[in-house]
Parts: sequence; C-alpha cells; structure tokens
Amino acid sequence: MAGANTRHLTPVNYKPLPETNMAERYDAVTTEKRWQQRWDESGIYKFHSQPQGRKYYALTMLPYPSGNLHMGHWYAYSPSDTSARFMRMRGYDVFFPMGFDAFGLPAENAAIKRGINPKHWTYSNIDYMRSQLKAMGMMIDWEQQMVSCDPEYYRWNQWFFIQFYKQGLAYRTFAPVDWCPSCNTTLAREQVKGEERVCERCGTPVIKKDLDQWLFRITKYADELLDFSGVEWPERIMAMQRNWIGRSEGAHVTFTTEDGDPIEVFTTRPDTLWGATFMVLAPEHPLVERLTTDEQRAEVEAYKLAASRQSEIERQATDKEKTGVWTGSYAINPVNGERVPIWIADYVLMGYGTGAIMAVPAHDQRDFEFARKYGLPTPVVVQPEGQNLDGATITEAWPGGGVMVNSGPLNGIPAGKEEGESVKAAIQWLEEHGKGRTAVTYRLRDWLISRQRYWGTPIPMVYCQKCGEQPVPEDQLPVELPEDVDFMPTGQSPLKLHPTWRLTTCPDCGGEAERDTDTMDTFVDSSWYQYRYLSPHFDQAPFDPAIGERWLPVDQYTGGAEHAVMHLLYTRFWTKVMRDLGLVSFGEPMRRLFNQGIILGEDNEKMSKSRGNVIDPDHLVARYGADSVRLFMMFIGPWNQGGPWNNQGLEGTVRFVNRAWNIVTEAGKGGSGGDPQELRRRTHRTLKKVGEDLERFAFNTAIAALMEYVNDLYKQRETAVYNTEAWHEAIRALTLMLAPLAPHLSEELWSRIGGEYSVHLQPWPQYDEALTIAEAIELVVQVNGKVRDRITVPVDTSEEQIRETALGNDKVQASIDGKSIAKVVVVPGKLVNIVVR
RNA sequence: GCCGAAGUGGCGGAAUGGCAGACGCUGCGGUCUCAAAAACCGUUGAGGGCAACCUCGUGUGGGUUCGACUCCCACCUUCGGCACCA
Repeated sequence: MAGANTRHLTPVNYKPLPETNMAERYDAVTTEKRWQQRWDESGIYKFHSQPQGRKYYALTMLPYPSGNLHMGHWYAYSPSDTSARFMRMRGYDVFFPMGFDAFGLPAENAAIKRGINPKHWTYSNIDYMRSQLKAMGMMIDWEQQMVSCDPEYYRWNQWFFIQFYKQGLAYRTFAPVDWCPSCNTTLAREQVKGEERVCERCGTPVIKKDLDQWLFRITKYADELLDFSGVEWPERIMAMQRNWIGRSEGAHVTFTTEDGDPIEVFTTRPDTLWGATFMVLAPEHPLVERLTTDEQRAEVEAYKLAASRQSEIERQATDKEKTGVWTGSYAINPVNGERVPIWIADYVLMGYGTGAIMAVPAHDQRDFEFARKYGLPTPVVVQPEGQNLDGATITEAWPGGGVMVNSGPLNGIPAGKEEGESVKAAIQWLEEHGKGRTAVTYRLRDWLISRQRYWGTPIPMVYCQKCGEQPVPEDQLPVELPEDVDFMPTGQSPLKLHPTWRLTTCPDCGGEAERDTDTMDTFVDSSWYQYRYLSPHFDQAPFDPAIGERWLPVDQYTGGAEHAVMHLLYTRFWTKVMRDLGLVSFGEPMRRLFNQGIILGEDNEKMSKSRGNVIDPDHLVARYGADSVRLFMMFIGPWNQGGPWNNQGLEGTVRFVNRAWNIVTEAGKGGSGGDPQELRRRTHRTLKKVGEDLERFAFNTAIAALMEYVNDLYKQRETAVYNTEAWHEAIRALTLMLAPLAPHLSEELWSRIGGEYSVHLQPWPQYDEALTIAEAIELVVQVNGKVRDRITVPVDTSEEQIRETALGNDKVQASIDGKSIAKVVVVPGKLVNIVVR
C-alpha cells in the first residue's frame, strides 16, 4: 500500500482561520443546495466515454418512478454513492449512472383510477425524483440517464426480441399459465411467490389460465446459469439461483402399456426400478384418456374434475393425504417384465419431468404412503447395512443407502450415485438394453414475457392469416405505444381494444395483418439497462460498442436480494444471449454483487403506511441536511443486514457533523502537553482504518473510526499540538476522509481550509505505514488466560525481555502465588500468558 | 424436509484465535444558564466490596487450545428462499 507512489499528506494548503469569539454554526441545508448547484455547473461528475485511467463501473439498481424517494432508496443509494466516490478518490475513473425503470402497472393504475395519462404521470414523477436524488448529493451524470419507457430505449427491447425470435430463443405457445386476477395479467413462474403462490407485486393469489403467450428460452442456458465461476456474488444469491434452476440428474425410463404405448418417466433413482410396483400419471397426462378402461372411466373422470377444481395451493400442500384412482390399465416394467397398474394421482405434476413416475414405495415416502393406502405391494430393493427390512412390515420408506437386493443384475452393488454404485450401473444397463437413458431435468421454466397490459413495450410481432406470425422488420422499429387508449381493466390488453393500432400489413405478403397486443414483462427492461447507460441516445445498436469495450462489464453491482431469482437471473441470461449474438465478449453482466439489507421502521417492522411507521426522508433532509441522513444510513450497522431506523440515532450523526464542522472551523485554545508524533500516528492509523473499511463496504466502522478521531481531536485541540503541522495534517486528512461519506460538509470544509475546488477531485490520502507504528506498546499480561496487568514496553523489546518484565510484575507474582510456572506464551505486540499449575 | 443467513449490554452494533462490549443511542451525574434548550465534561454489562480490587458474562451442551464471541461436533431459536420436483 505505502509504496513508492505514496502521496504523503502535505499541510501547505491549510490556512488557519482568523480567531473568532462567536462560533459559526453549520447551516447544512443552504450549504448543501449551494454545492449541489456548483457541482452541476462545473460538471465534475461528467462521464468519460474514454476512461481516464482505470475504469470502474459501479451500478446500483435503478428505481421505479413511483413519485417519491423513500427510506429504502436512501438506504440503497447513500452507501453506493459513498463507495463510488471513494473509488474515484482511489484513482479510478468511476461511472455511477442512474435511470428509471419506468414501465409498469402503477402508471396504468393511476390512469384507470384518476384518469391521468400514464406517460405524463411517469415523466413528472421522474422529474421530481431526479431532484430528490440530486438533493441526496449523488455523484450522477444525468446526461447518461436512461428511461425505459422512452421509445429510444424500448425500441431496443423490440430489437432484442426479434433477435431472440430469429435464434429460436423467443417462441409463442398455448399453455396453462399463471394469472394475477388483481393485476389482470399473466406472470412468469419467478414472479409467483411462496407456498401461497401469490403475485410478486401485489400479493394476490394467482390462478391458472390457458393462453397464447410469448416465452424466452432461458432453460437453454440452465447449465450455464448454474456456473458462477469468475463472479464474486453472495453465496446466498448463488444458492437461491441454483435452487431455483433445480438441476436434477437421473434417467428417462420407458415403460410400455399392454397396448404397446410407451410411457416415459423421469427418475433420479433408476437403480430402484426392480422395486417399482405401480405407475402414477398426473391427472392431466395426455395418455390418461386412452388408458382408462370403461369400468374405471366414471371414477377417473370424477378424479380429474376434482383435481382441476382444486387450487394450486390445495393441490400442492405437502401434508395432504395422498389420493388417486386406478385407470384400469397396466404397464410392463421394462427391467423385469412385471405387470404394474397405472394410477393417476394429483401428487404427480404435469409440469415437472414427464408428468409420469414409476412408484417405488419401499424407497420413496410419497409412493409408500400411496401404496399403503391402496394396498399395493412394497418390496425392498435396497437393504441398509446391518438391517433386514421386510417390505411387508416397514412403516416408512427407506430413502438411504445400502446394498441392492432383488434387483437382478444389480444385486450386491452398493446403492449410491457415485462411480461403481447402483445408479450408474442401472443407467448403463438401461442404455445397453435400450430401455432408457441418462437424463437431466430442471425446475427452471422458460420465461413468460407477455403481459396483458398497456404500459410496457409492445411485442413486435404481427399475425397474418396467410403467412402466420411475422416479426416487425427492424427498420420499422420502434413499434410505438399509442397514447389514445382506454384504460379499462378488462383482463385483455388495452391495445386490443384500440380501434386502429392493431391493424397493420404483413411484412411478408403485404396483406392484412394484426399486431400482437400484449406488452413485455418490465423485467425485460431491466435485463440490459446497464449497457444502455453508456450511450443512452445511440441509435445504431443497443449501445455503442466502442464505449462498451472500454467500460464493460459492470465491476460492482449493488441492490436488494429480493431480485435473486428474477432480475438477477434474467440479466445473467440476457448477457449470455448478448454474448452469443456477438454484442459483448463476456458472459456475466456483473463481476461483483453486494446485497444491501432492508431498512425497517422504528418498531423493527417493515415500513408501511398501514403500520404507520414510515419515516419520510425529505422532512429529515429539510431539517438536518442530506449528509446527516446519509451518514446515519451507513452508521446503523453492516449494510447487508439492514436494521431499524432510529430518530434519536440520527441525532448522533447530526451531532457528529456539527462536531466535525467545529473542529475544523473553530479556533482552539491550545495549551500544554500533547505529542505531535502521537497525533500523526492517530491520523495515519485512522487513514488506514477508514480506507480499509470503505474498501470492504464496512461503512459503519469507518464512520465510528472518524467519530473516535474527531473525539480525540477535541482533546488534542486543548494541548500544545494545536496549530502545529501535525494538527494541520489532521484537519486536512479529516476533511478528505469525510468526502465520500458526507460530500457537502467536506466540500464546505475543504473550501474553508483553503483547498482547491473540488474536494471530490482530490486523491484519497495515503497513510504512511511507518507512522502508524507506535514506539511503545501496551501488552496484556495474563496468568492462566486471565488478565492480571498491563505493561508498556518499547516496540523493539525482545521476547526474553518481555518475559522477564512480565514475570517480575507484582500483580503477576501475587497471582502465581508460589505455584510452578509450566509455560510462558509471548505473542509479540499483543500479550504474555503465564501458565501455572 | 432441503438450502442460506443470524443469535453479544436497556437498544443499534464492535471485536474472525489474544484486554468482550469500540462507536452511537438511551439513562444517570455535572459545567454553563434566572431557567430551559443546545453545547461541553464524566459515567452507564451483571453481582460483590468502604476501597485497591474480585467473581460471573457473547443462544445451549461438549471438544480443540497456554488462550475461544471467533475453530470443530451436537443441539435450540429467529429470519430469508425452495418444496408431493419423482
């Protein structure tokens, strides 16, 4: 760190202020406004399309323009801005852009409820929120802003859609899909949350509908999305994505009905095939119709009807008793030729695997419960070591290991998935006999992107009676949203009800055709916005490749963890497609990710209007200034933990701002005592600590260190070190260290001590390692691990000398009390531990 | 059930093998003031002692170590995600 390029602090710029009797109070509110204006005018945050030196792309999740910045925004943005400023002082050319995720339902709902035009509503919100963001003191170049509802942005959503379509990555299908009855639109599987299966944005339970919908083939990238090599993301997010993708290895096995129809099943335990005594199909399985015998038809139909009427939640309740109905038919177990009855049951889902399973009741708890209920046999084929399970008497399934029994060629092989174990052997046998093959399934579904709403990107497809579906030619993009639309929530896309918009001509034959009237999921907008920031008005491609080459990818992304399996998965997918399209040379959009926690109300509950615990940042800023609010956001605790707001806690950082102001601007009395060298040590130790803490996003401890430092300076000011060079160095260092954390205060202080505009263009002061080392150090002296005394010794004291000093210590002698000394542990710089018996 | 995070004073938290509780809030005492606010100074884990000091203490129980909030094993609790996923 403190190498040849060390920039030592020089106190030359410090001009002592004239002594005044009356201390000037810091007026945060007017000072902040003044500097914000100056920053704007002087363009110190201007983006460089050619980075000056090492580039650092710091990105934070963009807001939805709801019309007001809340505490959550402050909690997300204060530290990310501080970090960006810090990196800039560390010598990087930092790009820290901001934009608006401007498509979405609230705009449309405002139109429905209050008759306001969604576009006007959105843009006036954006104007207001931009002024709020400026009031936070963020380091944003607003020239680089992107707004997703601008045609110049969503034009490229449409362009991407067409590229996806050409690559076979976008396709339309008619299928049962999740529908939110409150938002009146379909949702992607990721956007249905929890056991209650509720809509991600409004919390309403979703229902199933059969609809024609566009999907993106994210499943094609499932395996690649499981690979996180080369990125530094929180373990939690990677685990959630892995979990969501749900890769599961096993085999496809083909059973045959007595009529000769194949039924394919997926299993992770092909080794237990010899213990399969029945099959179960999902009630919706297409073969059920043909398999059902006349005698069983009434019962099967009744069961299917009942299953279809059950809500998804009821059906998927894990604790529900298993139910099912026999179809009347049998299949042949391919490994041993046995006849096994084919049942239908709602615990088998059409949406996973093949919608059909082989049931091995002795080794799968679900199958076991089902078999016991309906009197089906439960033969054991895996015998756990040292036991002798009997299929007739077991009371639960044995899913664990052991040795294969009653399994023909597998007998005697140890059960397991490893090389030389039963699963591999079974797959080999199946492949050799043409009865099955190794297979992988995923829980991940393709990304459904059609939305039956107005305020989004029109899907650039037209439907011609003669030529079928046709993409809109790229030179006709964007397909613009019409403004004269009725916003009645009918459950159909408002665009469908527009008298003329949907009528167009076929790009192929020129005949009459209709546009797709759905719009895209707004998560499409945020899947690639980080690229658009680089050149928000570029009209030849989604972004200017020359700038992209210099600035991409994002070095540090920050945002909430709630996007783990939505936005953060989609944007990884999108980047991989962009790579395959030749637009970028990398496959991961963000090298590092940090998830901030959630700021809570004073009652430790999530802030909400209904709880009445919402704290309005604007009021606080108007009263205390933005710096104090920023500082408190960062001081609460580790950024990734979140935590409760506390109004009195804010007073603490307000006080700190005033104390920092006072120590820099107020003259001290001086006095006797004090050691300039000791002060320099404090200064350089603080520089080291604060720098290291900001580097690792430990804003809370960085601020604590600065508080300690200011407290110390208050004491030092009344000693002879006041107004020495060491003092001036300290004041200057303090001002610079405050710059990323409290940008307005430090700018004002910097100008007061004669610094050249701007403090935000200054390099971060380097500490001098040699100066951080004390001449004398205090060592703890322990006897049997208990602290008995502290001794102060010169830093270069030998171990032998330390040992003797410690042993000679009065208190130590008293504690030893004649016992024999077994061992003396000396840890240089830390302690001495004397072990006695 | 599986995966992940966390458990430390009255509160937010600090310490990643070496002085537990930095820093801040709250409370208590004081300076200033006619008074209050602000500001400043002191104090604030529990128990004991007139005192110097002593004992206990980081969810629980074990273990490793000269030494454990920190590492290992088992468990408890809370939060987040997933889940009849075959």
